[in-house]
Amino acid sequence: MGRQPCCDKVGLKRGPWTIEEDHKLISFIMNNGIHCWRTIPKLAGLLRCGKSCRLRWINYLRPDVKRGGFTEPEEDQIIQLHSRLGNRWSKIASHFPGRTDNEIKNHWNTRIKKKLKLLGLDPVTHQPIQEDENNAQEIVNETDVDPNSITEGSSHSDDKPTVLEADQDKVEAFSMEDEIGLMTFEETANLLENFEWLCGSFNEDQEGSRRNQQEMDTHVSQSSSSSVEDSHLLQQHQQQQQQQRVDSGESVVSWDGLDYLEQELFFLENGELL
DNA sequence: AAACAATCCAACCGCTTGTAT
DNA sequence: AATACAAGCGGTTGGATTGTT
Repeated sequence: MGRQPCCDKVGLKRGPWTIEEDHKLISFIMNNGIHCWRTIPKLAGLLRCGKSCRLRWINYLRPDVKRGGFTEPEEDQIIQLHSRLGNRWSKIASHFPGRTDNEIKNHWNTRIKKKLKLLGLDPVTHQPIQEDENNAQEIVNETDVDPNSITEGSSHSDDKPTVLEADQDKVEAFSMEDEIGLMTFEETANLLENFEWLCGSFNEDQEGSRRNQQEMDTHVSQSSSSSVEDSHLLQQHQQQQQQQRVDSGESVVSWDGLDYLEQELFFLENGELL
C-alpha cells in the first residue's frame, strides 16, 4: 500500500496565511511547543495541513527568523558554499543562523544566478561560461545540469581551478566532517554559546526600539480572540515579528551589525576546524 | 492611464530520509 | 527485514508587485 497523504486535503485552506491564522499558530506553539506537526493544525484550530503549518513557522513565524536583504558578504558566502555543496539549500542555510533554506534558494534563483551570469560564470558549475561551445546557449537559457550530480569536493574535478577558487581559502578550510555536518561536541557547544550570546545582545538592543514600536502593534493583537491572556512570550514574539516586518532591511540596530557578528562566527567556526 | 512584461517570494508538491513498530 | 508514518528537502508554481512601453 502507498503511504497516506500528509493530510486530508478536503476542506483545508490553502494559499497565503492570514494574520488570524498566524496568530493561532504562534499562540499554540508558544504555549505547547512543537511535538507533532500533523496534530498541530487540529489542536490550534487551523484549517491547514501540518506541512503547511511547519513551513509557515519555519520560514516566517519563528522568532529567530532573520528577514531582510542579503549583504554582499552573505552573498559571497552563499556562492562559495554553493560551489562546494551544490543545491543543498538547507546545508547552505545552516551556515546562516536565522536564514531559511527557502529564502536562500529564492535569493539564489532571483539574484545571485543573474549576478554570476553577468560575471560570465555558470551558476551551476561556477566555471567561466564558454560562449563558443555548443552548450553555451543552454547555460544562458537555463541549466540542464543536475546540480545534485556535482559531488562534494569534486564540483570542478578537472585540473582547472574555478575563478572563485582563489577566494575560497576560508571555505577550503572546511573539512569533510563539516561538509557532512559533523562537529565535535566542543565546537558545537562553542558555536551555540556564541549564537545565544549574539541573540541575547540583539534582543537587548531591540528592547528600546520595541517600546517605541508598541503603539504600532495594532495589527496582530487586535485580531486576537484567543484565550492566551498569560502569553507574555507571545506578546514579545509578536512585537519582534512586527518590528522585523516594519524594519526588514534597514533595521534599528541594523542587521548589518548582526551580519558582521555572524560573519565572525562563520569564520570562527571554520577557523577552529583548521 | 492602461497594458504588458519582468521580477520576487510565499507556499505548494512530491520525493527522500529517518524513526518507530 | 518490512512497513508505516512524520519530518525534511529541493523544485516548481502562482499571485502580487514593480518596471517599461
